[in-house]
Amino acid sequence: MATIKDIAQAAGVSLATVSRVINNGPKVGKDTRQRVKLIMEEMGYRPNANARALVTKRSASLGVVLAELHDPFFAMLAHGVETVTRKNNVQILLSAGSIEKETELRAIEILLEHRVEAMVVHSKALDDKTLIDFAKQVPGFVLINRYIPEIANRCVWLDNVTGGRLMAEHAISQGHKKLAVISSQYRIDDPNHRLEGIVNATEAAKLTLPESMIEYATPDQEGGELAMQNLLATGAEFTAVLAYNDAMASGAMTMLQDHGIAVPEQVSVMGYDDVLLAKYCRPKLTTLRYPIEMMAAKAAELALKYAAGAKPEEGLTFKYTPTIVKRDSVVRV
Amino acid sequence: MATIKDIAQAAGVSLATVSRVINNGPKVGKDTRQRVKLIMEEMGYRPNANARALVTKRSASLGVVLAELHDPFFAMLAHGVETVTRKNNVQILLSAGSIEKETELRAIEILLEHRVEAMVVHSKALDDKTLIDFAKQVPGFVLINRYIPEIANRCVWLDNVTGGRLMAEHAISQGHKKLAVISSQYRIDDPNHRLEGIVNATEAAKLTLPESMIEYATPDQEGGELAMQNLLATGAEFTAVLAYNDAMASGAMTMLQDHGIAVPEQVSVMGYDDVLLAKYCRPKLTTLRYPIEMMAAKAAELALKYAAGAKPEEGLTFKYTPTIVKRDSVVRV
DNA sequence: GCAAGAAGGGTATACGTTTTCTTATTTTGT
DNA sequence: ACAAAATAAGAAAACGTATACCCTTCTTGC
Repeated sequence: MATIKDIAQAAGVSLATVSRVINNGPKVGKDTRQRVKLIMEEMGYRPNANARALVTKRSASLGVVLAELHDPFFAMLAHGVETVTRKNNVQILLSAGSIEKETELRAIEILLEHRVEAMVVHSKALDDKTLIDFAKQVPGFVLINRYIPEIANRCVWLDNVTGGRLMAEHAISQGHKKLAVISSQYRIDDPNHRLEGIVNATEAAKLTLPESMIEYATPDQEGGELAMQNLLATGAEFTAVLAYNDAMASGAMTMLQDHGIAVPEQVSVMGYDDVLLAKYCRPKLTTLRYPIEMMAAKAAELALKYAAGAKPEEGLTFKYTPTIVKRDSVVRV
Repeated sequence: MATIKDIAQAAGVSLATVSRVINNGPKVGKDTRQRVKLIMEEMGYRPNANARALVTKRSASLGVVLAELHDPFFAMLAHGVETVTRKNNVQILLSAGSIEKETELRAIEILLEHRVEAMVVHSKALDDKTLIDFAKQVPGFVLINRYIPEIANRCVWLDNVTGGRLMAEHAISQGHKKLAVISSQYRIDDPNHRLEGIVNATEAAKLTLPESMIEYATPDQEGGELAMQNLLATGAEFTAVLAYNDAMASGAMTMLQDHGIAVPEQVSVMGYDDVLLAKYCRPKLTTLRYPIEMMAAKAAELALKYAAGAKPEEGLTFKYTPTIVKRDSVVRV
C-alpha cells in the first residue's frame, strides 16, 4: 500500500508537502497541490489511520461499550450514537461485554488501548468507583443509563423511579385497585427503581401491594409468560399488570389469553420501553416511552464535546423522563 | 499515559525487554519478567494499539460494514460477528453506511484506512466490480448476503430463490390456490430472487399469479399495511399472502383483522426472516428462518481465516438455505 | 581447562504520519 | 532599487512499539 513517501517521490516533493496537501494545510502552491492530488489518486493512496493517531494523539473514533448486541434495545442505542458519529466524521469502535464485571472492564480497557478520545459506556456490572476512576482518566467518558452523583455531568440516564410511578398512577387513574407487578430477576438498579416508583404511587393512593403480587423472572417474553403463570397459579385477583418491559408484557398477555382471560377487557397490561414490539403485538401495548435513541445521541454528542476539551459543568446532569404512550392494552375498569 | 519507555526506566531495563515481557517473548529471565510486570501494574501501563498496529502491520480488529443499525436484523448480524471476534480477541470496528453508493464506499474506505485485516461487508448498493476490486486488495474481505460469482468463495449468502419457492410450495401444499404476494419496493436482488422462486413454484403447480396480485411497498410494517389495503381495495380474491418479510406480514395481518378478516381462518399469511416479532405477534407467524446470526459468525470466521493467510478455495461458496418454521398463521384450506 | 553454545539482555532501526524550524524564492512598499 | 515581508517548500524530530542483530556471561562436554 502506497505511503506518503511513495507519493512524495513520485511527485518530486517532500513528505511535508504531501502531508500538507492531505490535510489541506497552507504553504503549498496551487499547481503543486493539484499535481500531488492527482498522483495520490493514481496510486490509490490511503492515509494510515494508525500512524496518524499515533502522532496526533487523536483517534477520530468514539468507543461504545455495550452488552448483548442482539437486543433491539442496544441496536437502537447503537443507532443513536451512529447518527452523531456520522455527522462528525468519527468512527465507532464497538466493544461488547456481557453483563459481567470482567468483560465490561476488559471492554473499556480495549478502547483505552486504542486511545479513543470519547466513549459512551453502558455498564451495569462495574461499581461506581471503577467508573469514576475511568472518568478521571478519559476526558470524553460518558455513561448511559446510569447515574453516579460524583460524575453526574457525565451521566445520561432515565428516571426509572418516576417511570414506575407514572405506570402505577396511570393504572390507578383508570380505576384499577388490584395491581400485579412483573419485574426482572436481575438485581441491578433499573428494576429496583421502577418498583420503587410503583410502590410510591400505590402508597400515595392508599392501595396495598403485597409481596405475593410481585413476580420476578428473566426480562424477556419467556420470563413474562412464566411470571404470569405463577401469578395465575396463586389464584390472586388483579385487574392490571405492570411489566418490567414490553417483552415481559407481551409474554404476560400471551399467557393470559391462553388462559381465556381477555386483554384488556378482563385484565389490563402495561409495558415499558416502547420498542417496536409494542406496536406489533395484539392488543397494542400501552407502555412508557424510553427515548433511548435520543439519549444515545445526546451521550455521543457529550462525549465528543468533552473529548474536544469542553469542561463538564458542575452540578449538571442529563436526566430523561419516560412518558406514557396510550395504546390498547389498558382500559378503564 | 505511561509508555514502554517509562516502564523500562523505572525497572532499569531496556525497551526491548519490556516489550518482550508484554508479548510473552523469550530471552527474559524469570525474576526480571516478574519485576517488569509488577511495575507495569503499578504504573497502569496500557499498550498503545495504534503504535502496535503501525509496526506490526496488523490491527487485531475486524471491520463490519452495514446499513441502518436500528433494524433488528442488523443487530443480529452484528451479534453473530461479535461472538467470533470475542473468541479471537479481536475488536469490531463498525462502519455504517446507508444504502447508498457513496456512503457504502466511504464506509469501506474508512476501514481500509484503519488497516483492518479482515472485514465483513453488507453491501447492497455497490456494484460487483467495485467489490471485486476490494476483494483483491484485502485478503480478509468477505461479503454477507450477496453472491458474486467471481468471488464466490468470499460470499456468505442466503438462497432467496429457493426461499421464495419454499414459501409458495408450503402454501400450495396446504391447498391454497389463490395467492397474493407483498414484496419490497426496493429494486435490489433480494425481493427479485424471492419473487422469482415464488413464480417458479406457482408455475410448476400450474397456478396463475397475475401481476395484480403482487403489491410493492416499503419493507416494514407500514408497507405491509399499505400493500394489504391496496390488495383489498382491488377486490381480488386470495386465501394466502406471501410477504417479503415478517414486518410486512405483521402489517398485512393487522390490516386484514381491521377489515374483519380472520387470520388464519379466512386468509393465511407467511413471513420471511423469523425475527423476534414472528413469535410475538398474533397469530404467531409461519415464516422462513433466515439464520443470519449463524451466517454472520461464519462470515467473520472466514474473514479472519483469509486475513491470517489461508487462501480461499476455488469454486467454493457459502450458501445457506432458509427453512420453514410452521406456526399459526397458515392453515390448510 | 577451554572452545562452543545457550541464556539473558541491550542497541538501533523501522513503521507512516504530523509538525516545528529553517531556507530559498517571490512579492510588495516606498 | 532595495529592504521587508510573504510565500512555498524541505529537513528532521517525534509519536510508541516490535524486532533483527549484537554483546556479555554462564553452562556444558570433552
